[in-house]
Amino acid sequence: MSTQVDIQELAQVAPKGCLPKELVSNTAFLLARVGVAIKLAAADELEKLGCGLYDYGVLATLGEGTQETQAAVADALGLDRSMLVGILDSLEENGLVERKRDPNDRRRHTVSITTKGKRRLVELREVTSEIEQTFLEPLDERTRKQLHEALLRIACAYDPRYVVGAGK
Amino acid sequence: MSTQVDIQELAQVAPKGCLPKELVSNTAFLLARVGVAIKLAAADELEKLGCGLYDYGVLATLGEGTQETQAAVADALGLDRSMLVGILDSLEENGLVERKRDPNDRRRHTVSITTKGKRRLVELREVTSEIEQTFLEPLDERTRKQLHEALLRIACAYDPRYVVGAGK
DNA sequence: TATTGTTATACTCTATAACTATA
DNA sequence: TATAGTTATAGAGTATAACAATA
Repeated sequence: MSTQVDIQELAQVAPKGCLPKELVSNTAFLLARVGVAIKLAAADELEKLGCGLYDYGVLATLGEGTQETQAAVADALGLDRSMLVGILDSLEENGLVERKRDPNDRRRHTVSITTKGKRRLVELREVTSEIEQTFLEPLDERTRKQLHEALLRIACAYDPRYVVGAGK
Repeated sequence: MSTQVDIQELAQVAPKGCLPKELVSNTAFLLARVGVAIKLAAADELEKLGCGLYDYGVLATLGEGTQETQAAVADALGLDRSMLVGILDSLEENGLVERKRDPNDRRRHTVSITTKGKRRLVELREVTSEIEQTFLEPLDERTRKQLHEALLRIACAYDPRYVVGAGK
């Protein structure tokens, strides 16, 4: 039957373990797939160093900011405040972070990065840079910049927390 | 108290809920964030139609390919074969897909998309296109093409299943 | 013995809600 | 009453392993 033939011809064009063209041609699909792959890769690499996925983000936030309150850190990263507790617990256990009660409002904790935490931040920065390099390897410098700018625009459009970072 | 003042001044430079520049300047970080956001948005939209996240992918695979075996579909999409069972169960219950034993190898199931499934595929295609449009809205046509090409290169570099789709 | 599809299990991640201590 | 941090609970999602039928 002719149907059979058509189907087999198609099978040659689209080899067995191959994603449907329809999906691959959808930029949002690619974005989701690549994004999730990067997240998983990052989680793996960070775990090798005994770190959770968000440790780097938290340390980076504390490294740039002033003494922050837990709520401020959570909001900055888009994490629920309850999630931050466990992350800070482990960071504090490892001496990377300090929690102090705010004397002006004893409900609050002032969180700050320690010297040891800053050293760890440098390490994590290197690891995450390597992950970035690995994934961007197939792109030339110019294309990387275009990609970064496009992503930043997309991110800013649905989440204003990205906006300020655009400066540098 | 001066402490109070300092904090408020800083809050203007780096507004409260603002991501650290270090993270925003990392393309891999942006990629992961945007990618996950898209995945979540897609899951939401598809759920409104009573669909799981992978229903579209499975239907699209069946829509393009020949009669496929379950293993082939799973491999094409990068899903575990055990995960596909539940997905196909619900698709079959809704009459979107048919499973038949392969008479030549009775271990195998030949999966095919039904007429109703094809109609549903058209709907899901529209929904996912809308999601794509929403996220890409801040980009002009040229930038969108650059973005797509860059993502495709990245994806191909770590997963050969994307390669063939590059054609169109 | 190896493979296909299936089922069962367990584990990670995260979202939600309840709780405390302060305000 | 409301808020910051904490704790506890529950749910989604998925990875793993065991299983039955067939090769």
